[in-house]
Amino acid sequence: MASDGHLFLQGTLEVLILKTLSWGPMHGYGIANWLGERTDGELDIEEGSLYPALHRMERRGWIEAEWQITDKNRRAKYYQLTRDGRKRLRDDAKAWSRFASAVAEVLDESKAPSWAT
Amino acid sequence: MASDGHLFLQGTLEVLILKTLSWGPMHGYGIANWLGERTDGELDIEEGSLYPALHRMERRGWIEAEWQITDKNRRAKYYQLTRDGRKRLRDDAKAWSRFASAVAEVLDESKAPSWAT
DNA sequence: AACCTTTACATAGACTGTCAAGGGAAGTGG
DNA sequence: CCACTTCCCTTGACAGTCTATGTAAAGGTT
Repeated sequence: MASDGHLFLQGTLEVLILKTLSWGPMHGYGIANWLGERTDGELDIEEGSLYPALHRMERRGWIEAEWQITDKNRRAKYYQLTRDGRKRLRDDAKAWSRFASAVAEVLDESKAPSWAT
Repeated sequence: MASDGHLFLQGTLEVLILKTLSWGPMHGYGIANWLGERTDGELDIEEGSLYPALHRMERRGWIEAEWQITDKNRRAKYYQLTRDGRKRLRDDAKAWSRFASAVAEVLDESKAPSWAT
């Protein structure tokens, strides 16, 4: 899980989804699993966060959906990036990168009062 | 500013404040400025986010306040970390670090489909 | 049948950030 | 002395995203 009571995910979930979909169409359940595995369980996306996120991203035209049958023979809504979605992914990934650098700049352990270590 | 409509800050603001205060007591205005300068303007904390954050952190016992006079001869509420605040800082900094690594693992550019670059 | 897995959705609620507005006190330039 | 700017704090309305929790249904397995 993403740890205790932290809302770090806030604002980041969408980029993560976009990136996941950049590898090809996938359904919600698959996206969550992929993210979880990829990050060794550190990123545990709740269904209640995931599906609403997918819905609003579709509404905004970043992804499109299509019902299909999975290899496990179940109905699933496959999402894929649109042109806008790809652009969005590029922009957001850069924005995240800048933001993360800034935070790292502040939190950098090497620049800590001794007691804080 | 932290860029367009991103809520990346969500959940991160408190660690940033804690870390800033780890250098010594400081007032709100000073905290915001310090963060802004330290990150070349990338982190622009709104007063409407900052002060409420300080208030709730005080309510939770992570920081304590004391009115004093600044070197510019103005009244200001100086905040400093409590024992709980220091612990919180350590824990949250670690949590952030893990989270950021996980996100980086996913967004890593070197692992991108060619069109996404 | 009973049960687990896969897949999707919805509602309620809490939390936290933005926006916008306001106020007061100390300098500074005229 | 007045106007203006800088410093510093506060709060309320509002919006957005996440969590918690529960529902649903179909396929596979035993």
